[in-house]
Amino acid sequence: MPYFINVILPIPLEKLFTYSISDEEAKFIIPGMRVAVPFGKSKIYSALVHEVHQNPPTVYEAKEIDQILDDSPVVTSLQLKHWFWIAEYYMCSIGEVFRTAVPSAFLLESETLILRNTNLQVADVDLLDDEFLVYEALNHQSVLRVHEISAILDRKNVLPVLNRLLDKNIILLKEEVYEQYKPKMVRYVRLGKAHQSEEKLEELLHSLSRAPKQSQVVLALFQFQATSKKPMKVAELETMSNSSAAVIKSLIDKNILEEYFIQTDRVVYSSEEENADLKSLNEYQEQALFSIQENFKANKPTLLHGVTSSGKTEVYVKLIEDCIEKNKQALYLLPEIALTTQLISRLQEYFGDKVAVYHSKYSVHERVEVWNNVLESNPKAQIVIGARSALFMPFNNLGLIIVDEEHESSFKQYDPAPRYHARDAAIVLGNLHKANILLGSATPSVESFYNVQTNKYGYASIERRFGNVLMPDVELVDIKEQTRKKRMKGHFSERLFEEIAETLKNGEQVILFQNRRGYAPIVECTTCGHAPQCPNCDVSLTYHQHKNQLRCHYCSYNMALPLVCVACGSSTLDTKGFGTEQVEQELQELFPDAKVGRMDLDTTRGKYGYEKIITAFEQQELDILVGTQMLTKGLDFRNVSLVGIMNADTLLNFPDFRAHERSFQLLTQVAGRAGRTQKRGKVILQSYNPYHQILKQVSTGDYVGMYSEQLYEREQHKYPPVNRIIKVTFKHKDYNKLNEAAEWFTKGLRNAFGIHVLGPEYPPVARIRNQYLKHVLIKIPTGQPLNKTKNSIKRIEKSFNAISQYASVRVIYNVDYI
DNA sequence: AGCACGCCGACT
DNA sequence: GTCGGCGTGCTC
Repeated sequence: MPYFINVILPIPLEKLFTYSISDEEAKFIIPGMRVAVPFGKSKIYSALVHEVHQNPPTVYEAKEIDQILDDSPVVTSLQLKHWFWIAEYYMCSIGEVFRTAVPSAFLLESETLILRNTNLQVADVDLLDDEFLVYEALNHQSVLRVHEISAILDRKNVLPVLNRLLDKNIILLKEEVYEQYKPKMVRYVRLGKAHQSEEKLEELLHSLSRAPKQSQVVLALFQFQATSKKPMKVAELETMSNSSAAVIKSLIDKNILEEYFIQTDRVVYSSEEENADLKSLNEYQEQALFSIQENFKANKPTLLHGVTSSGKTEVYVKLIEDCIEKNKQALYLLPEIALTTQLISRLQEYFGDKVAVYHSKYSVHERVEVWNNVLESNPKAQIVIGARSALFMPFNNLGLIIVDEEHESSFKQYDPAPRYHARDAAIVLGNLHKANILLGSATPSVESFYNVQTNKYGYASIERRFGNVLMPDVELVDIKEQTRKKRMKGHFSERLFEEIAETLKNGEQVILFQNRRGYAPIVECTTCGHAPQCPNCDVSLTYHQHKNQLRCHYCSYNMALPLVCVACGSSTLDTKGFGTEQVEQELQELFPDAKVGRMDLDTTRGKYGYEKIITAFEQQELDILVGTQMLTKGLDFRNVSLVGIMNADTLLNFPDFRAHERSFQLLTQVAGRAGRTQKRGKVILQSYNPYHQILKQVSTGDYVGMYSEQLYEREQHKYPPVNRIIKVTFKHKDYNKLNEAAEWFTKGLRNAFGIHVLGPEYPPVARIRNQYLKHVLIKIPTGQPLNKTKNSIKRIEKSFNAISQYASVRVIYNVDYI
C-alpha cells in the first residue's frame, strides 16, 4: 500500500494538499516536519506535514514530494491545534496562519536557473537577436537567473524567449531550492599539531625570524593558549596580535595554524549583572499577587488593573519566577512598540540568559534560533518576551502567559490574514496548555473589564503608585477661549508655555504629545481652496517640512512641495492642522536654549532608531521630547515632571465606536509618564472642548466611570462587548463594480441576519493604492452560535464568487474588528 | 498567492 | 502583423 501525506502550504487556500511518499519516507515522516513539494508548474514550496496516511486521492494523481527538510518536527501538535483554531475563528486559511507563524527562514524559496546546454554546438545564425543576447551572456557566465535575463534584454516578460531557446535545445532550466537559514559559523584557529610543544615553538619562531608579523601572531596565540583553554577566534587573534587577516592566512597556508569552525548562537546577551535581587513587593503589590494566585488556583484568566507606575512589572517577575521554578516555560507578550530595551534589560537583570526575545526587528536567523531553543525546551529560552507573533512559538510546557498593556489595539493584526487578536488567541493557547493567564493594564479594554464583571476573568488591582508617588495633577486648558483672546503662542497655550518654562528652569524634562506626524496634514491654497491629494489614495498629502515634501501616509507617495498652487498658480499656500514636526519647530522658536527631540515613525526607522532617541532622552541630552502615541508605552523616564497634550480633540472626534475608550486609554497612559519619582507630576491637557466627559474622566482617573458610560453606549448600539462584530471589506479598483458587488453581498447578508448588518459604507479613506474600499459590519448577538454565522457568511461568499463579474472583488473578513 | 493560458488594443 | 495588457481559473 502506498503512503501519502496531507500538507499545509503557506498560501491562502482552504484545502490541504496530498502528496505521495515512498515507504522509506513514510517511516521517517512525522506530522510537524517540513517537506519541499512541487506546486503548480514551476514552484517549490515548503509545506508542513499534517497527516501521514494510506488513502490515495480519487480524482487526481498525487505528486511526489521533492525532499524532507527536517530530521524531527519543528511544529508541535498542540501548536497545530491552536493554529487551526485561529484559522477557523478569524476566518482565514490554515496556510495563512502557517505563513505568519513560522520564521520566514522556514519557508524556502525556489528560483529558476538558466544553464547552457553544453552538449550542443549552434551556429549563431539560427538565433534571433534577443536569443543571441542570452546565448552570448551564457558563454560568459554559466548560470543566469530570470531577473538577470530581464536586465540583459531590458524587458519584463522573458518567458517567450526562454521557451524558444528551450525548444532549440540551447538552454536547460533548473529549479534551485535554498533554505534561508544557515547556522552561524565562527572561524577559530589553533597552533598546528606539529607546533604545540614549547621546543617546537622555539624552532618555529626561529624559522619565522624573517617574518616578524607572523612570529608576533604565533607568540600571541601561544601565550593565550598557555593561560586559557578557551578557543581563539580568528577575529580576536587579529586584534590581539595587532596583525591582519593576510598574515593569519599565510600562517594557515603554511600549516602552522589550523583553522576550524564552531556553530555559534547569533543571539547573545551581554548580562553584566545577573540575577539581581527582586525588589520586595510593597503591600499593594503583595495583595494583588495574592488575589492573582487565588484566581489561578481556580483556573481563571486574571486581569491585573494597576494604575500607571504602580509596579506591575515586579508582580509579573514574581509570577515568572514561580513559573520557572516549576520548570515550565513563560510567555510575556507586549505590544510591538513597547518592546524597548528598557523592559528587556530589566527582565534580563532578574533572569539572565533564560530570557529570549522574539519580534519583528530581529533578523530571520535570530528568529530561527529562538524558535529552536523553545522547541527543545532549552533553558536559554524558558522565558520568551515578544510581540504578538511570539504566540506561535513551539512551546511544549507552557506554565504562564502574561499579556501586558492588554488594552493595546496593536495586539490585533490588521493587515495580512490571520487578523487575530493576540490577547484572545493567548487565552486559547493558555487553555490548551493549562497555563495561567494574566492580562495587565492601567486602562483595561472595555472587553476585558466586562469579562471581569461577568465573572469570566478574575480580577486584581493596584491603586497606588509605587513608592506612594501621587498620581499626576491633570489641568484642562480651553484653547478655544485662549485663541479667542489671542493668548496662544503658536499651538501653545499660556499655561502650557509657563509650565514648560518652569520645568526647564528646574532642570526637569518635558514630554509633549501630538498624535500626528509630519508638519501639517493638509496644505491648502488660500486663493482657490485647492489642497494637493494623493494620486493613488483619497487623502490629502501631509506636509513634511524637514524634507520639504508632501507625503501620503497610506501609500508613501511623495512629491516636492510645489512653490505655487497647482490648480490656480497663486503662491498663497498655507497649512492646516499640525503634526509633531511643527510642534518641534515652534518649541525651538519659543525655547531656543532647550534641546528638543522628536519621536515618531519618521525618526525611529531602523533597528536602533528607537533606542537612540530613548537613550538620549534618558540621559538628559534632550530636555523636551515631542512624539506620537509611541511615547505612551512602557517607557519609564525618571526626570519627567511635565506632560503636555497638544490637542485632545483629534482623538475624541475619531469616527469609531471605540474612539472615546481609546482616547481615555491614550491620554491616561501619556499622563502617566509624568512624575514617576517623589515629586508630583503635572499634565496640561489642551482641548477645544475641555468639558468633554472623557477628558474629565481622564483628569480624575475615573476608569470605572468611563467603563460604565461606554458599556451603556455599547449596549444601546449593540457593539462589543455585548455583541460580536465581523467587519467585511470589499476591495476593487473599479468603483462601480465595487459598489454593485458590495450591494449584492450585503443583500445576501441581510437575508441571513436582518437588521444586524450595517452598510455597505465607504471608510473615511475610500481609496488606498488605487483600490476602492467599502465596509459592511455584521453584529452578532451573544447567544447566536458563531460557527453557524460564519458558515452562512461563507455560503454567501461562495455564491458571490460564482458570479464571474464579482469574482475579482476581494472580500476580507475581520472578526472582532478593532 | 503565483502563474499559466487566453483574448483584445498600440506599437516595432 | 506582433507585444503585452490583464481577466480567469487552477494548483495535490
